[in-house]
Amino acid sequence: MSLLEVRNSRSQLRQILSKSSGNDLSKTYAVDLADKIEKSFTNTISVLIAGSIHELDEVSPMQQITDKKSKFQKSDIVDVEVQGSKRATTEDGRGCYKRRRDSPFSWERDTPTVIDDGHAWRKYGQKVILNAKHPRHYYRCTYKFDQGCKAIKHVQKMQDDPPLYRTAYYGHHTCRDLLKHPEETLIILDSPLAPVDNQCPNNYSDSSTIFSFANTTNNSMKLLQEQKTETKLGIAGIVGDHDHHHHKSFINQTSFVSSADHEYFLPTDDSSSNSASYPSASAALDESSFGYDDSLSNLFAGSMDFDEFLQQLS
DNA sequence: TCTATTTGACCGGT
DNA sequence: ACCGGTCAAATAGA
Repeated sequence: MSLLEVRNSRSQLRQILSKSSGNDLSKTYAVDLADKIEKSFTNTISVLIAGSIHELDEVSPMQQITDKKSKFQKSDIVDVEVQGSKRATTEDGRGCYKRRRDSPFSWERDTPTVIDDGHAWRKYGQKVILNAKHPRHYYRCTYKFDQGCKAIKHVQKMQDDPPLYRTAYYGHHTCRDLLKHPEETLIILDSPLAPVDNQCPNNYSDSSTIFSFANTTNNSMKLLQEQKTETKLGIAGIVGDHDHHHHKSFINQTSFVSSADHEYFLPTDDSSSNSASYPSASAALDESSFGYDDSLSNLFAGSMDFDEFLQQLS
């Protein structure tokens, strides 16, 4: 039985049970069975995702750590990075990076004006090119850090009269505009969060299917909260650095999680007892500190529908 | 206060 | 050593 079939079976079983008029004992048993099926299903998915994560790795684990840290304050962790490196860093912390494998070349265009391709780009460099009249401009996707999008483009004016601009694209966009596509914003199954007595519904454990964001910025979360009606999900989890500062603020800002069937709540207070309240969540966050979230964001960035996602797995 | 751009330093590949 | 791609502090802008 494929994973998708398991999921559908569980859904059908629930429907049958809700309509049936069997005695309470057998019904309770059947409901319990349905829940076990779903739990098993979810765990299986989690394992599969864990496997996918490793397949997605394109860089070394150390590189992942370095990349992830750069999303926060690279200058704060210079000492860690430099340790074991043959090269010392400069005073201001610049240049202490390892070059990632180049994004694959996609295509190139010559146009009389600069192309407006509709994507959000952020300029990160400009370089004088040998034997070229005009400098080359470097752009990366605005969502590089919060969605892991690796798209890059170079733009260079090739001639003045008539004007001609050459645009080269590297990599493809894996990002989503959260405002335009809130309904298809996410899909990552992650390790289930632990039930919390005073905040989560009693039936929390009925659905241990948890979706989570990876590397989602505070700003992105605000957008999702404003869109809360149809946004499939938005929660917690896979962000954070070694001191947990980011995952705490993340959780604090994300006071709700919603899906078609369920709604979960997370505490909004900044008590330091978060770890005690959310053992599983904390465990997941700890794990993410060692380089997993970068790959998770790739899955996230794919932004598939849940069923589509399952079909790809099965 | 927060995000985007500018710009010279720095890096890796050749 | 050179070249071009990237980083990140300083700066500009909203």
